[in-house]
Amino acid sequence: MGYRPSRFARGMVGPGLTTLGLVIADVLNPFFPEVVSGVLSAADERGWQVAIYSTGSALERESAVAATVVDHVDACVAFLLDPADIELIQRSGMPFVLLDNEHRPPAVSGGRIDFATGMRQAVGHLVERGHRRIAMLDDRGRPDAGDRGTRHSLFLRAATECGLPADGGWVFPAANSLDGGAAAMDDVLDTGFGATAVLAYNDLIAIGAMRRARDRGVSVPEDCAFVGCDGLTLSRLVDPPLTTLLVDKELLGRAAVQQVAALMTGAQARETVIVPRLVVRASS
Amino acid sequence: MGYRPSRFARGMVGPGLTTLGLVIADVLNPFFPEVVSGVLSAADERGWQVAIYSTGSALERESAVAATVVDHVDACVAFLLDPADIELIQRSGMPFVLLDNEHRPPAVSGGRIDFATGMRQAVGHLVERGHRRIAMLDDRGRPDAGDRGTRHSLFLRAATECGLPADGGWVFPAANSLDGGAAAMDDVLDTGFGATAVLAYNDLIAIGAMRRARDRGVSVPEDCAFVGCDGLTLSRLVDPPLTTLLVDKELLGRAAVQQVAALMTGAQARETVIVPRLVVRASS
DNA sequence: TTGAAAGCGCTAACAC
DNA sequence: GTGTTAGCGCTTTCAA
Repeated sequence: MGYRPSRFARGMVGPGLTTLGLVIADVLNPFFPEVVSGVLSAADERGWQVAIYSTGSALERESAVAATVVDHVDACVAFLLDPADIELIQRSGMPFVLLDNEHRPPAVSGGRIDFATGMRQAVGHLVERGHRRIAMLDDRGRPDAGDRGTRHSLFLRAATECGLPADGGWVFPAANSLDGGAAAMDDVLDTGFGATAVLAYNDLIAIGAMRRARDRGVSVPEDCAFVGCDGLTLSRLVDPPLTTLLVDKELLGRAAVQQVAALMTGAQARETVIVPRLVVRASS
Repeated sequence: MGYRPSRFARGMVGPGLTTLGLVIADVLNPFFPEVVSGVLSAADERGWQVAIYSTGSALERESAVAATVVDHVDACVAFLLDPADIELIQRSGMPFVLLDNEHRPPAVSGGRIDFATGMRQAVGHLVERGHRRIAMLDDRGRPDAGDRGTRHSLFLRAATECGLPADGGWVFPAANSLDGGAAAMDDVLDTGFGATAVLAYNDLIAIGAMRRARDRGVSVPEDCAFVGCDGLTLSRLVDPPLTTLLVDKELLGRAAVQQVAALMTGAQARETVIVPRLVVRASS
């Protein structure tokens, strides 16, 4: 007769379903679907439901999401920028794993990508190929630009370690998208920076930049080499195939769920580290 | 003191949060993130939570998901293949919108992509370019291969309408992935079918096939042209850029949520139709 | 076998 | 302002 038992009344008496909140920046950035895939399968193995929230990397949107998440899920895996949001969720007391954030408080579990190692590989590779002037296309959406541990600062450190006179002038801000990468490439070319190589915050920005460079008559990799930073499936398919730091994003998601499960059994906050691997392709 | 109010007890007394279940085949197929994006934003506008489920297009997995969904969400938007699963959800009485399924019972709301029109455009385009022998790479995972209304049968009809002697022999099954497209392209080449053009079930298969063709020395589009079928962002980025039927997948998702909302107010089952648009690029 | 009742954890209303 | 209680809709237990 169209009658449906109430989920709530039911959950009240039985053990009730665990809902894991997964907060990502943008499902259209191919980085996230891979993480989502890992989270979905690991959650499914435990019989958990996954609720997805997207912040668009917009700070006020992120706060709204954090506030919602706090009273609608039982545990949380999140990409979050604002320390206030991180604290809000942590203080809610639910199991919480923060991903890819360099400012993680020690009391919060985390999943980190070891870009320190990654950047050394990437910059080292470019220097080996003879590049002495490398532009870094940073994500301008991050409020912590240049802080210790960010790709921005790790790039500068790696470059310095290789003996390059790198400074803030080598870093160009880019919106986190193909178009953002393209616009930033315009900046690199128009300001006469004279880059023979471009290293981007992620593959999306790198691909956008590489295409724009080609459109403007720069030949890749002869005139300018390109290196990305997350190893999207996509990076293998573009022309030329992109050199990138391959990150096991699915594992990042799986490990986060695993950590949530550990927190539920009363384990201490821990950190999982994913080490990227440099994959050299035709773009460099 | 680490105390957390129970979601269930809370939902029991207050109005409680609406959770929309979104069932997709595979978050790693870039088709779905675009749909998810539309669903997320439309759901968010209504203050709904979205729980994601992935079937992997595996029939037994799909049944498990359908069974779960039925008692853990309040409404459902789904890509589903098995009629039994469709009926299960429909009979649960929750608002339900079925996407991209040619066998939708009339009592179920739906979101359909008008591939009849799309196929005519795509095949017409190839015929105009002088192609007389076109291989169709179908998704072999669909249990309804060749049924009325599928891309398979719409392809054959469109080809026939253009005066080509098309029959089942023109259709090659492919797994729904880049590798699947590559393997199917091997079939097309190895069986000596003699295609001068390949039209695929979707862009993923088309891109996989196109790359394999190139790797085997076929030049694109001179020796063989390629056309995809869903207009992924990716299709613009590959080399050569892929001719495809551009489908507004975000709109498909948004419209589905809108229909769910309508069903909640007691509206009749309806169908939304998305009309694809042929985008001609260098692959043909 | 069938039916009544207790109680899950919260909120809101009401009485003190 | 502070404290008490009814009741949300189920499931499970226990009684008839």
